Amino acid sequence: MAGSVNKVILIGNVGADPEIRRTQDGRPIANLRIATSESWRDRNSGERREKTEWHNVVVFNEGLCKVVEQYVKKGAKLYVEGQLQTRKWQDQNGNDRYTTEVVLQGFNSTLTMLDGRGEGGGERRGGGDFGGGYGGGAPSYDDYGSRPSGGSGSGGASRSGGSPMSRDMDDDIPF
Amino acid sequence: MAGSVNKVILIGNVGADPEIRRTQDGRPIANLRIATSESWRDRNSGERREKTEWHNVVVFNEGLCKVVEQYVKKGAKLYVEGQLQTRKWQDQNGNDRYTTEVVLQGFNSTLTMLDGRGEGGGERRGGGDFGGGYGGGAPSYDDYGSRPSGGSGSGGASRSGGSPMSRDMDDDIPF
Amino acid sequence: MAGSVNKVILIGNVGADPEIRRTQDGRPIANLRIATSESWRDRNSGERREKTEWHNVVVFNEGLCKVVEQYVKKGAKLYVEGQLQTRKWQDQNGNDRYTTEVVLQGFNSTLTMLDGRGEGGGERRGGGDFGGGYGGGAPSYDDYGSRPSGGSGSGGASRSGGSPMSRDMDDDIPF
Amino acid sequence: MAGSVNKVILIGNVGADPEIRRTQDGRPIANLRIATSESWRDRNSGERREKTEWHNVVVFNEGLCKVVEQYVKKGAKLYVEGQLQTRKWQDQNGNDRYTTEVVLQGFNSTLTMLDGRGEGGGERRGGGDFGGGYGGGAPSYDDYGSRPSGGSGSGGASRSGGSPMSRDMDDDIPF
DNA sequence: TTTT
DNA sequence: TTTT
Repeated sequence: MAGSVNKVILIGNVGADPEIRRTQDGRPIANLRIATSESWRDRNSGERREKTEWHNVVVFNEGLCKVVEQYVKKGAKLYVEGQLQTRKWQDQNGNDRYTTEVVLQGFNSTLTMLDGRGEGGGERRGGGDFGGGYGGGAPSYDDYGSRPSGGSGSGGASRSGGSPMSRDMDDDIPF
Repeated sequence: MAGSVNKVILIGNVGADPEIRRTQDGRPIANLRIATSESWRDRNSGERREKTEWHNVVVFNEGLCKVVEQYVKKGAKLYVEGQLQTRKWQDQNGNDRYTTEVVLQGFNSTLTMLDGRGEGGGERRGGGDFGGGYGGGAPSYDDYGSRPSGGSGSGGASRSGGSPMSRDMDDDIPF
Repeated sequence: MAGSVNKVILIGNVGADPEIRRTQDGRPIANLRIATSESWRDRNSGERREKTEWHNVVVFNEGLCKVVEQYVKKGAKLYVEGQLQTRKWQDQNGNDRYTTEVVLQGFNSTLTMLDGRGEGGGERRGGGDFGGGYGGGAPSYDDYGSRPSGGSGSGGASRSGGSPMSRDMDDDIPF
Repeated sequence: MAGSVNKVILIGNVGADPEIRRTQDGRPIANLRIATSESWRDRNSGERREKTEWHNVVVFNEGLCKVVEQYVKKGAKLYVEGQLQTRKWQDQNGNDRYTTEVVLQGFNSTLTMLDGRGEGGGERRGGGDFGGGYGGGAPSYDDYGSRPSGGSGSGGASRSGGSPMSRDMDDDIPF
């Protein structure tokens, strides 16, 4: 359909250490449970009330899976941006069942750590802002967001899935 | 900074046919003026009032520039997703001036046509959902969103900037 | 939980005329099915592929329900902004089942018509931008977005759930 | 314009203690400077590079201003959701100048504290999720998000700007 | 099952 | 001017 948008934005806490599985051909898939919650004061009783919502988040993006594997632990506060997806499955009685998940896959998915916990230090210390944009054969995570060497086509797939760059950092663009 | 998000989402109409310029090394840059507007009924007078806001949108993403060039005309209704960026410049008197723009560049930028106007038909009929995710040396627009041939690394830069794909289309992933 | 965000943004088409039900105390509830879809070119076959995702959208907000009732028809293109919510229910065998919906309720929900179809004409012709922000005892839809008469507290519930107003329309605010 | 959206979402750190001013009729206005930043590894040099973007955020919403006044300090990490707005002013030479700001006003604005710093303790300890939805004559912040006593119209301005409430907390709604 |  |  032309002109369609399917976007979920969550900020919440991870309920348990993530599970990482692998497909038969080796691609990682991370599953996260993220809690969001809101509270308000009840007008009648005057009591504070709170409701927590749990979200199933599935990370297909290979670069983001690495981040999840290395840095995301139970309790971590995350920003995630993905898509809603409902998949159909059969329970043991053969009845159709549906599960709706927040899927991080492809160019418009993001996962960002919002606290310092669960970060392993090392090269990519800082948790940071891990954007998606590449899949199976994409550049390794270390290449993520690096810039092309100059000319428009010179970098091969460079800047594929690259980090948004600032205009004034692009000193070869005259305005 | 770890844990940072800078996102702008606009749905509005294009005020004039876009200008497309090129950098010295040939990369396209599209400039759009997009109007958003809101209306409400004035409590006192009971009159309907309306206020229009104009936004400067700059498209660095090469694939999205092609879309702009071919399909976006004055009056088109667009969904754009980009980042806020303020750049500094000097006016003729040498005074510092600042201009804030919505920049579409990099993996997390999107431009989607929400009406049929301005679309040229042809191969990519339908306007469609044009996501970013690639830059200078990225795959051509025609490759956008295509899938890798199979193995995780076999496709080179394949799926770079690729379209989010559905879980159940990935038939080689067993759940 | 402090610091939590739960937001869904969809642009898609309504699959069928909405159902409007009423609670025992008269509050309306609208149910919508919205389709989003994305397409891409398969790298292997070169074929264009498309996947459609269907979303259950539930509108509790009274003002938005009126809009749905009057203007939203099968096929309409909508922008909706709401929250993810999963509710538990029992099937006929007494087994727990879960359904995830996009809920429009409360201040941060929005429903905007993106095409002209399904609009009934009349006073509020234009489809327009219908924001939430009020619930049970809120001002009627006709009051939506109207401005207070002046002093900060003078308007009672005025501006509750009001439309965002422009700074320069607030002529009594000196900068 | 029918069908318009103007939304900015930022997660970043506050650069300085906020300034709170008041209009002549007593309404508060808070000004914040928020930094967002992104980093990437330069493909050529291999160096890590970073760019920070500074945003002017203006809070008109009275409830959110109270939150800013009490809890937001230099260095705090915030989630803000507002609108882009450009206002025109004259410099000392009488030349037109334009400043673009992120405005939090009206029902669709949000400010949420994402860390514990700068919180003053007390009743509303926790920073929390402070939604907008009310303006000049809105209920006091303490009423924010409280629920109506029952019948649809019984609460006066109750639930104006109220918190989104969960379906299953609404026990008088039969599904 | 998180968090405040 | 923040943050990592």
